Amino acid sequence: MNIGEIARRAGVSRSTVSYVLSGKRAVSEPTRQRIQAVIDELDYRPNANARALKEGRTRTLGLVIPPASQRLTDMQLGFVASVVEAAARADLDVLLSPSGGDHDRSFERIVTGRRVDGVILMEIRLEDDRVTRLRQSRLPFVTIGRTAEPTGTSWVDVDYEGLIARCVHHLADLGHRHVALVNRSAELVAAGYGPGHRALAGFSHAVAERGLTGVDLCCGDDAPAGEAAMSRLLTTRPEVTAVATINEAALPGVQRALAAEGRLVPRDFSVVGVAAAHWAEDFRPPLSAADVPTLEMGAEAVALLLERIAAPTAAPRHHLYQPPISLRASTAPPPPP
Amino acid sequence: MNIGEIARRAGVSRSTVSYVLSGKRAVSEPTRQRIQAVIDELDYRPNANARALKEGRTRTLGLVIPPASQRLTDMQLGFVASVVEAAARADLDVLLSPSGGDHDRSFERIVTGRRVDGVILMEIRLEDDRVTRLRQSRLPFVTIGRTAEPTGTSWVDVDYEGLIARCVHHLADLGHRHVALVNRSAELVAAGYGPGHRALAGFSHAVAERGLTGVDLCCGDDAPAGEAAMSRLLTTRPEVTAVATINEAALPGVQRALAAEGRLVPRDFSVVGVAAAHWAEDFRPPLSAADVPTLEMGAEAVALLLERIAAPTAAPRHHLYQPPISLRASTAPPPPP
DNA sequence: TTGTAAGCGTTATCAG
DNA sequence: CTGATAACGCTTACAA
Repeated sequence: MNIGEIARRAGVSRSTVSYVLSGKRAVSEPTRQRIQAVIDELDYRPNANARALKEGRTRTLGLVIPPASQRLTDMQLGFVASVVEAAARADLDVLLSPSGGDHDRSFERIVTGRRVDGVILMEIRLEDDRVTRLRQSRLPFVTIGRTAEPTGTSWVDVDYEGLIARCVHHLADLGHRHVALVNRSAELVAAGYGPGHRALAGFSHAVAERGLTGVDLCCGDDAPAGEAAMSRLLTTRPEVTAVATINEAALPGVQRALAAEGRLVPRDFSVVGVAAAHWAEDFRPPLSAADVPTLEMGAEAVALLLERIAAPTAAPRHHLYQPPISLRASTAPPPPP
Repeated sequence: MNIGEIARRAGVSRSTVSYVLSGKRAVSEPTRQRIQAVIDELDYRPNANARALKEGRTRTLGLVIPPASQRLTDMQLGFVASVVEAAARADLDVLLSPSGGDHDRSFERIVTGRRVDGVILMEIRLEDDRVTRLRQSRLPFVTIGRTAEPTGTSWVDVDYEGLIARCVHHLADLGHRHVALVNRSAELVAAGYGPGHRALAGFSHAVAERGLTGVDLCCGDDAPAGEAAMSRLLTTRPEVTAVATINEAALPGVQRALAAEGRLVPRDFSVVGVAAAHWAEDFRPPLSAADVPTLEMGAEAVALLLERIAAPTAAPRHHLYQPPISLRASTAPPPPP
């Protein structure tokens, strides 16, 4: 079923059919109706590839996600969902590419196959090969997260550095003197994962600024890792009275370790961090935390990408999110010594 | 950058370039090398759309996911990840379509836009418009989950009916006489969501077969809903000593409600069900449960789809998974009355 | 108001 | 062993 067939059945030329489809040229009402009737009858829709070939644009966005081998976190999933949703609202399709390493066939297909008008990249490292690759291609792209030197690219990111600093200040204000940072996994941090590094930087600065003692630890992205890390912390550093964290998936484990040691939150121990709302609300008591606005960020990433596609030479823009810390019930002054 | 440019620079015809790319025709070693050098230098890769147009196939699979508005469950996410991964292994790209209702533009684009060689559908209802729609198109498709009458389509699914029945039998064997089913949300069940209905059927049959009393309840897919449902159950039906569930996301809430009522698992109360391994392992004590093999199922869905694409007229196949119930530590005989 | 025809970047057939 | 050339299905000047 192609446009020629419709034209034949309606007794018109292909261009006329094309014009009733696009509305880019006036078509007399009778012919328009006749053609439309045929289209409806055969449920015809133009071949998207042929159209893309002719128009030079695909109406498709590429979304590069971390490989599935490591389970996606809730936050990553939130980004995927919101990007797809925002794209759908703009009548754009999304082509998914799971890719980690740099010799990635799927990623290369996306970049050089001209199947997409632009790309959104997630899980950005401070030094990121994929960003380098995309920069040297002419393909518009936007990153969720940012490299160490993001100038010249469009991005959205969460201000982990500022947020964690604010958490530490909040704890210091309450009187805590010994605080800890529960970071993401050691592998991630070693690989130069931005949020891990920036959270640590914010933590270190704030701790120094307030004259606290701070200990930072890496922790896998799941409850068992959180439990292990936390119980180790509680036994090796009993003086610590509060933690800040960016590792939401570890929270259930953190909770269990605290419970196992008989430390009541917030009476004996305070917890604060950045985490998706449902993790925070599932904590007992509800966790004071900055909620990462994944929905908004995904939509904004799409918007920025559409800008870049429309005006590739315009100055890139970015959006650094610093969501407020929702005070719930997990922080209090430290217990008397 | 196109094939003509490569041909020009290498001083050969476009067809020769095409043939060194595809290897479908012998090319003399010197010219091959010359052409390859130009290709490498310019990092040329053929335009996937043009190729798709010419070849009549897109090397792309469509994956229809539930709309992002409702957060995807871990299981759904597992399917998405495994499908994308399996497709990537076969050098196929995946086009995502978030679609719920039937007037869905994104879904229609996938079905009629000829941008994909086949489609994988998730979250199948017993009566599913999308399946109906795909059946009447000529597009090969595979469903993860199945309709009430799946004959004639290829699918993979989990045998919720059999699995929940086995759970009930297990509880009956231990001596439980009053058991409950914690199902998925009322909306989902009302919408004809297959697993909800099949789990209920399996539950009802097994309960009847063993002469037990059974109560079934719907429960939203999150911890707060689980907590609410469970504490209601414990107060209104104090005689119930065990639950079976297919609602993994409710488990943390179930746990909390049990703890709040002072019911110790498994001494006072048994819990069993079907849930992803990490949910089961996060339960305290670890939950006896059948683990849904999402990774395997996603890969199998892709394999079945490739079969259908290769041989559209061959008999459709399916694969009903009945993973074993991993006995962990959450079931025991009921407490003495 | 409509039709003709060129061309988007490929691949494959047919000659040479 | 290689080169023209005709499709694939569409859009869009340019003609009429």
